[in-house]
Amino acid sequence: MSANILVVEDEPAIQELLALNITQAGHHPIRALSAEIALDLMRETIPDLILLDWMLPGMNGLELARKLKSDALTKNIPIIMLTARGEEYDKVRGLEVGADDYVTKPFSPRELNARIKAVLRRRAPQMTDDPIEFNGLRLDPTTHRVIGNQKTIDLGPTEFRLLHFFMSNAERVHTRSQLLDKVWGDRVFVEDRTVDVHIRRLRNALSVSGHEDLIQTVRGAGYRLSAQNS
Amino acid sequence: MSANILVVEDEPAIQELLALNITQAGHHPIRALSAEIALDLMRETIPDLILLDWMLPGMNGLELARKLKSDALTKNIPIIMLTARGEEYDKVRGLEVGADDYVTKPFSPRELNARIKAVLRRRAPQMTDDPIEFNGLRLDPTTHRVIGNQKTIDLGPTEFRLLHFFMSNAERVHTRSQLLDKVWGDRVFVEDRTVDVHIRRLRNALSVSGHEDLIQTVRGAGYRLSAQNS
DNA sequence: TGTTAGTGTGACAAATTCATGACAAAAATT
DNA sequence: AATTTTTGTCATGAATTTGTCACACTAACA
Repeated sequence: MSANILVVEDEPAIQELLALNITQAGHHPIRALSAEIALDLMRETIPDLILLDWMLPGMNGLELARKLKSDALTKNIPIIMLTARGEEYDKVRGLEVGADDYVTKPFSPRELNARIKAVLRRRAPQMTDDPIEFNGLRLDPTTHRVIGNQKTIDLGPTEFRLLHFFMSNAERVHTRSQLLDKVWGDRVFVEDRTVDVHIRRLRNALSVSGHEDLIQTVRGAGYRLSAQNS
Repeated sequence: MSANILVVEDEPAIQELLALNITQAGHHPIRALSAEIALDLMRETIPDLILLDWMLPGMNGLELARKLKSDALTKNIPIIMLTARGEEYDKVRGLEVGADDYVTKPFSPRELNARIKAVLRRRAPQMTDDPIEFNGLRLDPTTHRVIGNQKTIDLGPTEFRLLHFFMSNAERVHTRSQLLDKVWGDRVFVEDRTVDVHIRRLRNALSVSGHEDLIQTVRGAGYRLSAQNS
């Protein structure tokens, strides 16, 4: 869960503090004293997150943000704006160019870390195309097949995506809304209860290899894929 | 929304002024003339916020802040640093140890109250998704699991939220009303005594791992989660 | 020692939440 | 065009959770 975080801040003391914080939070800081340096550094490493000072000498934060957001390669990188108290920060314009959040100086390390964490978490749980194995169940996204204990498991399209998502995010409880978001996608015209039905169908299909209770109900919360039975 | 505010300030006149302000703002001041006294007082009551003078005789403010922030019990308490004008306040180091804000003397009552209010508001949603551990009990919001001494503890939705809240705000006494607010949320059509019943259910569930008396009754006040048995 | 306000506890009915089978519309396949 | 598969919803019943009560118990105080 470690991430590269680009820190664009002209004041060395503040930058030092930010870097310290980031390190302590288990991430890796990349330092830039100006927007120009930042752009240079990004040719080497594309960061997972950018902490960007609103006011910078030369090209200011807003300009840099706009530039990054207009480039396909970098436009998905989340940005957290840093603003000094009293400094006039135009929240609307900041958000307009795609800043994901902003923090007012002076900030507490706790607050900053919370924001960083929140933004990083917001990155959608990714479903890669790599084969996944979990507790004797093997799912291969490319061949679109699922095998459990030498037995081929037949799944409908939705059940397949559902299982794929569960296996990519095991042990974690997902609410019905989250599942609709991640598995169904845009079509949010679907009732929550529909998830239940598909869960049942998936469980039913998995029962051929005895993996039926891999998917557990967490009452009042949602569903979870886990090996533990309680 | 009344809060206990610990005032650590060696100059009696300033302290008096601060206390007066705090009272007028509807909060309850607890006074300490030194860092040592402050630590003593905190054994009785864990404050919701600390106003801390940067310069103190003996252990200075920075040291005290660092000490508090390194203790799991107190590290979530927000701190506002008080600094005299001209006095050299190392902003970076202050923030480094986790001060949430700072105020320069002389300050106007209005400014101080505004800061206090802001800080208290900021800590409002204090229940994160991070796993919490307390005295051998481990609660993980993402997996929705509670484990105590290798044993899985089965909780209903409300009990889970209740425990989550207690673990996020340990060592602090919560009245029934507060619990209804924080754990039940909107549905305030619930009797105070209902809390008692849920506390009992929670205790009962926790007894599986011997953590039953982690939740203590404070007669006439409410409940508290604490490792101490008194 | 009694009195009393504040808590613990078991029981219970109402409310909520889930699992499941059925079914028709929509999509995909033949 | 006919057939098969997949999908979303619903109704129903089972299982769990929840809020209250009545009553037992405790600690504090006169």
